[in-house]
Amino acid sequence: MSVIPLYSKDSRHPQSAVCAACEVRRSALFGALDEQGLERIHAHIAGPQLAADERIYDRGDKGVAVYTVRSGVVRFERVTERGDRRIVRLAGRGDLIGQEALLGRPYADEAIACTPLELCRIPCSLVDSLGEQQTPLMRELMQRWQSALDDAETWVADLATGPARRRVLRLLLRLAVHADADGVIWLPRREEIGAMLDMTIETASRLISQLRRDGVLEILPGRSARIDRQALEQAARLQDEV
Amino acid sequence: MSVIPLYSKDSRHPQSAVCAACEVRRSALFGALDEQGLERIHAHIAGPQLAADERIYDRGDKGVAVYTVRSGVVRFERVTERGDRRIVRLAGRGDLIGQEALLGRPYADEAIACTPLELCRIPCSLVDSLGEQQTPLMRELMQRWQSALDDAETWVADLATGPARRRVLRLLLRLAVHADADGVIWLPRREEIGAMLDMTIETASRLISQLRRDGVLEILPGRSARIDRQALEQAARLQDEV
DNA sequence: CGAGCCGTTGAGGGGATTCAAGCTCAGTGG
DNA sequence: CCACTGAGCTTGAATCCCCTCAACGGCTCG
Repeated sequence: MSVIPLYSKDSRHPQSAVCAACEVRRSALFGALDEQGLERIHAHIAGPQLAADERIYDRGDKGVAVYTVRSGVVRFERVTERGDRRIVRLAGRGDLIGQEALLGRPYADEAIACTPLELCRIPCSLVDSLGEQQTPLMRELMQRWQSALDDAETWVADLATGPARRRVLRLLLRLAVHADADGVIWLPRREEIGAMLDMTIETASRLISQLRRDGVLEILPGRSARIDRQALEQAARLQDEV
Repeated sequence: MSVIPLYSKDSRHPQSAVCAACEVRRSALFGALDEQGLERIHAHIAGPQLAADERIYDRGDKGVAVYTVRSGVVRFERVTERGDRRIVRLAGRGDLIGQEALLGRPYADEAIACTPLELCRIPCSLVDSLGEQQTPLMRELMQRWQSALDDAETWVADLATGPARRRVLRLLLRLAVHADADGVIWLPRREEIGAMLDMTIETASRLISQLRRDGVLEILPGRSARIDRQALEQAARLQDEV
């Protein structure tokens, strides 16, 4: 890999010295910028340091900045429907966190320092102005990337957490989103349910049968089923209580 | 939301008729394009239909196209270290799949049709030419989005699969990546391990203690530990056999 | 009609949770 | 100085949930 001097070293602004000394600069977000671009940037980047367990942002906060992790470990947390915390991902040195802010979206997770932390805080406006030439197509693409990421994290919090019955109910809720007009959903094979929810086909079968007996589900030919949405939602709510 | 006629209806190319009739066009990737852009596109987009269980692409395949799901459900699979399949995410109508191809990366997962499927196949070259104005910064951003997505999916396959001991070992392997020069890692609180791996603090404690007794781990003050990387890797390998 | 796949159900065992007690250690105040 | 306290960790015992192993029924297909 060719190594190009990415950051101007004799700049006037004090932050530029920090950037020049930054050990993650080769993998940093702005590694691709030229000298002129960097000049404009230094003035606006802050390098906050956090202690372990300090929050960087909360889920739902209006996103106004993205961060690069210069050292330490960050965890992303969500609160499950049942009310308990679930850590869905970690980020470490060189990782970018809070990208959703660039799309004008609120932060998708709580971000919390696991260890003492050194960050680079980059205001969204900075990236916006640098990326003014971004086409609608590029923007649309990034939206989709973020949606996929959000889906994957929701998967961890919803479908990989709690007892088997709860996971099955949450899977059905999710499949119900793609239901057709008659409330008919695609019902996976038992083996596929197992691969989604990390359980055996026997357990999947038992739980589906149980839900069928409870009237939540009516199994139709051709790997499909009609669901009683009300009963399903109630069963899920009941599962999450206590 | 304002609804603009996005697709030209009197175009000469037959695909344009399909695009004009496409029910997901409002949420489609190219929804943002103007009429002229669409004219150039139609000729190159295919609308393949797949039966349930057909593969769209394999993990590791060279990515040459992205796809929009027009109808049906797609599952993303990975094979765990232990050798079994794990479904890490689903995609449905309107979702874009295989974005990593746009970055010149191989596909990150196996993508398989769950139901009969209608897709739009969009060659990468098409997006590249439309997005020629993409800056290095934008490209870098998309790289990071994909990395985060990949992390989240790996989390499902690695840390949310299998018995507790296996999950703890895989977590330690992952933390070992961020180890300092002395092989010292950040060791989470038992409660944090629980939130990452979906287990109780007692189970986490028992397993960490067991690994300490086995010499895999030496617990140091200040939420850190020195790991015997060889022993750790062997323990993980052993866990994945049989 | 037998073979094979998929789903269902039962019995038994094992792994994780629950409940409970005791431990270390840092911080506090008498 | 040392008892007191509370947070975090460890360990034990009992329970329960899920896995394993097994048998069986319905269905498609050669």
